[in-house]
Amino acid sequence: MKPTVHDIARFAGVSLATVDRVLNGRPGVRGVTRDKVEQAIAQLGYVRDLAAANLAKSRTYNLCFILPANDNSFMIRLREEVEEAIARSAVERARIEIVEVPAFDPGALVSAMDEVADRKPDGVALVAIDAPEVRAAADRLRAEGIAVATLVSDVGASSRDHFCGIDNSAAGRTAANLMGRFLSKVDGRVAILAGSLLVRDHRERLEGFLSVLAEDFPRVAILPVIEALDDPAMVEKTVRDALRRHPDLSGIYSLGAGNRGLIRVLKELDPARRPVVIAHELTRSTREALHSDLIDAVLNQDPGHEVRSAVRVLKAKADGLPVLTAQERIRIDIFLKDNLP
Amino acid sequence: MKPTVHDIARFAGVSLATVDRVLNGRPGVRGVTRDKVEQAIAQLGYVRDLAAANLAKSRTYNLCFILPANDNSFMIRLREEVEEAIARSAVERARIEIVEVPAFDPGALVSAMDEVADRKPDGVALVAIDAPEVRAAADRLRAEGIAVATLVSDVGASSRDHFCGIDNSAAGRTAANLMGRFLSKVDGRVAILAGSLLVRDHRERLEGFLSVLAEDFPRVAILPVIEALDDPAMVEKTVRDALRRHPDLSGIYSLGAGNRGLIRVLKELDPARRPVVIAHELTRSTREALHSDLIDAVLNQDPGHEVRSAVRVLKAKADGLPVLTAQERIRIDIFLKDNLP
DNA sequence: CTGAAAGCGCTTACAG
DNA sequence: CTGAAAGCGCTTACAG
Repeated sequence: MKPTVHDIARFAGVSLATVDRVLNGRPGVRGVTRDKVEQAIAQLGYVRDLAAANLAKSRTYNLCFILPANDNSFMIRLREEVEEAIARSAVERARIEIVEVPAFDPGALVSAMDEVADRKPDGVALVAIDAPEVRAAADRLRAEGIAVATLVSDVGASSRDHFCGIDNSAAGRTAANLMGRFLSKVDGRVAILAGSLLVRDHRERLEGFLSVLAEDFPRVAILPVIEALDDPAMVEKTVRDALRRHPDLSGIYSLGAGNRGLIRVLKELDPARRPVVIAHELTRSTREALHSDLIDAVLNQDPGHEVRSAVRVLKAKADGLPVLTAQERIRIDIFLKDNLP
Repeated sequence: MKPTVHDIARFAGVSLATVDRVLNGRPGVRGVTRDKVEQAIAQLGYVRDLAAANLAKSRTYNLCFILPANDNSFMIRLREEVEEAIARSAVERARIEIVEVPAFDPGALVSAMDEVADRKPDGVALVAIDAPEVRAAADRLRAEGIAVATLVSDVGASSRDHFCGIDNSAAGRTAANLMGRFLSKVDGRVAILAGSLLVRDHRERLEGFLSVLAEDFPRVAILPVIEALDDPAMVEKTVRDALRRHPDLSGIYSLGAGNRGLIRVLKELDPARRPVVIAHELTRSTREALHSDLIDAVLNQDPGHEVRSAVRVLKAKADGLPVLTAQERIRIDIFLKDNLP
């Protein structure tokens, strides 16, 4: 039989309250007494029943998700996933709140973070912007004992407890590997489309992509990076321009969002002259585009996994518990038209 | 405040015991009384606290994993993951047992299943062989109220509660898509290496691979399928033979296990004449081979995910609870050397 | 058919 | 600094 607090108390010759104090590192226990209890715990191989503890404490985890008010499909999905988590929250002893902030606006993000801090939640998840003032705000949250998880886009590792997202540098390298192999001519011209180089995920994808291309496919030429703020209309316009200036374009790597605009342009091209296209995030539109051979590969991160992982991680961090790294690793999905889920 | 059984009892004017009877569909409650309680439940929006219920019941889930005594790296990893689940089992209110059976042996599998049934576990996970007698044994388990999950390789959907594994047909199609695009000549010759066509996962991969190749890359020639029982030594020998007979081989799709043998042969080839190689399962050896350009792509299923998912699913099924399909879907990982985890 | 009481493993005031 | 008792939300004998 698994030992319980009762067993510990009996073995150590103390009361339940004292066992509890030692177990939870609360003050007001003499050194000798503490030692006796710790002996008992070690001897009996006690492991505490978190569910019972939470029941006794009526523990609920107050969590807050700060999300950009971006209207691309990916962010919409992400928000929906948080809403699903809210729907499940009764069962999970969590109270989850969503705060929206303007996209790509460090100042707004910082204000939101500071406001959230006042409510003293147990944990905060945010789609980060990698700017000094954001890191400082994250540091303030953590200084108050609030767990911080970055979602999708990271800041420096020292300013958060956990990053719920993919290895974006690996994603960029993978895109380059596929691009290099899928291109029919070894000396093609490739355009790169980003949202904003203010966010770390886009910057890391870009660097990864460029480095593998330079190393393994040195004859491929790369056009200057286009920043289109993940906005479908702006993406459409800039891609149209690029194709006008470079009718011989043989590849496009779209490393941000707003692919609806890109796809509109691709549809108009002569199928025989379509460039190889690699994009990110499986949405209704990229899925259709994969299916109809407008896009060749989609690299994806699963927003459902990211949100569920964020909830688990913030709860664990709030309790000072370790995180199962293998379980929480978010993978880079590669979708071709043949393995669409 | 979330309503509890006490609130229901008060509202319905009955005792806790009666509320519990209704909640758990136990007999011995008059229709009128039952109605009153059900009214209260609906009115107050009661949702039961599973953790508290399990605590009160001292519920533990008895689960059994039936695994083939195969010595390829994948099966070894799978077993290790089950052992990790056993290590965590105290926390998860589970008692997990491993039963080993000879590989690719339907009779042995059936005996093991019947033996396990005698112990009346709550759930059984097994790496299935898709044979009528195995399906019948699974049906017997389920008839006794034991939840059945297939792991890695499936049987017909009607004979199990859940399949914890990838869509193997999609995996085969994806392999063909990559193979077709990676081959430098459109009329290459491709060899296919399987473990055994007795198991459904191998059969489905094969079919998927052949269908896409036929449809999208019709000029690629395919050699007769080699069955090497996932045994490294046998794989080595058969690949060596194939290369002797077809020195112009331009691609190899290894859809089973035992890739250590394949890699030994690849190492000996003149790098300039190495075929495009696509294999399954990321192990120490396939990882190294990817890294050193002996293998071009590895399709993978994460045994850790599969085992954790099996545990969650079997517990849910044992309680008659629904399964979160999106969460439990096992994805096909595609690894190139650039996105190795 | 129904209910009062004790208990699952832990925590929390409160008293001393 | 320490302990006895009540309680978290549910279930389980047992009695009637």
